[in-house]
Amino acid sequence: MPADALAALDRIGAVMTLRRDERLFLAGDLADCYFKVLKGAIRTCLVLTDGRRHVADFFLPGDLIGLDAAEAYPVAAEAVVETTLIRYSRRKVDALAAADPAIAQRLVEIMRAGLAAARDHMLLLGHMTAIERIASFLLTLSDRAAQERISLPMNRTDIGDYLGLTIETVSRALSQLKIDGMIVQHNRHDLTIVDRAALLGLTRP
Amino acid sequence: MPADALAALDRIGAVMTLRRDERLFLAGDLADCYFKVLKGAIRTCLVLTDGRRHVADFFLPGDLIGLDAAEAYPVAAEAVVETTLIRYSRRKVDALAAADPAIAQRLVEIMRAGLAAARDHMLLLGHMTAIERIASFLLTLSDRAAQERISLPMNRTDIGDYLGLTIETVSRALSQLKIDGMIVQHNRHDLTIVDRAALLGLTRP
DNA sequence: CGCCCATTTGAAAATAATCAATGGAAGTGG
DNA sequence: CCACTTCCATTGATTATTTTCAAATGGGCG
Repeated sequence: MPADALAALDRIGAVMTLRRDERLFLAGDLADCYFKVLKGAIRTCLVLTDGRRHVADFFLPGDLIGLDAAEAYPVAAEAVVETTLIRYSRRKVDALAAADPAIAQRLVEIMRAGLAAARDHMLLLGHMTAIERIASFLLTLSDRAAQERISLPMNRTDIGDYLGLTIETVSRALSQLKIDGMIVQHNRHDLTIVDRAALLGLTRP
Repeated sequence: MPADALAALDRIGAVMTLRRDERLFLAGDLADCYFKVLKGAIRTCLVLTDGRRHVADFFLPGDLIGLDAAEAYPVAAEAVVETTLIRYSRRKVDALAAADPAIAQRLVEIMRAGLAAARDHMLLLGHMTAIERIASFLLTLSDRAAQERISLPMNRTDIGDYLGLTIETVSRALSQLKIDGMIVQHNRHDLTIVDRAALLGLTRP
């Protein structure tokens, strides 16, 4: 990651805070802002006609929200825990990007990374078993945090709706990983990976 | 869709043809070209360590291939049937985009559309049953073709690997839709939607 | 201390995968 | 032109995984 070309944006951004479960925007809202997570976590989700909920993505510190929106946000965004963000006017960002190719280039790079992440997630959802999905999810979080100890700010329902599993299956898979000695659970929201190689062995690609 | 800003690109492109199952590029190849499908169909896919294959996407006439690539193509691309494409030098495209904001803007729009399609597909893979996936897939193809008669250039294996199902399940779901009078099958690769409303009723969002 | 809610665990049911066999169309060669 | 072969698709029976339904556990907070 380059010593970020987007740092210039911060001067036009406003810091804001959301409480747990507070909503950032709804699906269909006019998409006139981008957001960057500073602290906490955001989930984007969609409620289906049958009442079930799909979690499209989690956004952790450093992540940009809203780059996929055309006119309107396609999904709702909510705080998983108390979260602080920077809000950028999309109009101003677009103006800066038009004036500075380095910024435009960086935004395209971030979109490409988003496409890559989406591809990986489609592979997970289409071809992995429950335990493989959980293993892959934990490894991704660990890589992001760059440590073996992981914080899971979201609850089991969020994880299930993200991985295409029920909360019971999520719970059972985590229990199995504990039994197999691959992870140690400290409490509901904290665990550490003790056998990364075994966990990696569960993932397919 | 705008009367396409990308038309300017065609002057720097070269037309090429691929036979059925011929390879356009491999995962890991240096990504120095973009491609546009003119006729036929391309699939991008990934072979997993356990030998299973994930089909990431299908590209039909009008679609651009390679926008998600950073340095290297992340997936392989192969012709589903005999296919003609235009190949663009990525270096030249990038130069044109740098010189003409309309082109750059259009490329960003296409990437956004890709992110939207990826989101829809993740919803399908994460939260839909077999018959719902097939119904959704057929409706998407029908919308693209802008008619009720659909051509399925790909075989059942391709469809299964794309929708996260086995070929048997794909076949059974199609049979069920036939029995329920929602589709009529002309042959292996051609069918028409006769009850679009019912098919739509099967999809969740 | 006791309640509440998220999580975990258990048993039954449902969905899709796997294993196995049949059917049928396209292409080949006599 | 027709029989043969091959490949792909369909259908059937069984198995496996995950969901659903149900109950119990346990930690945090008033």
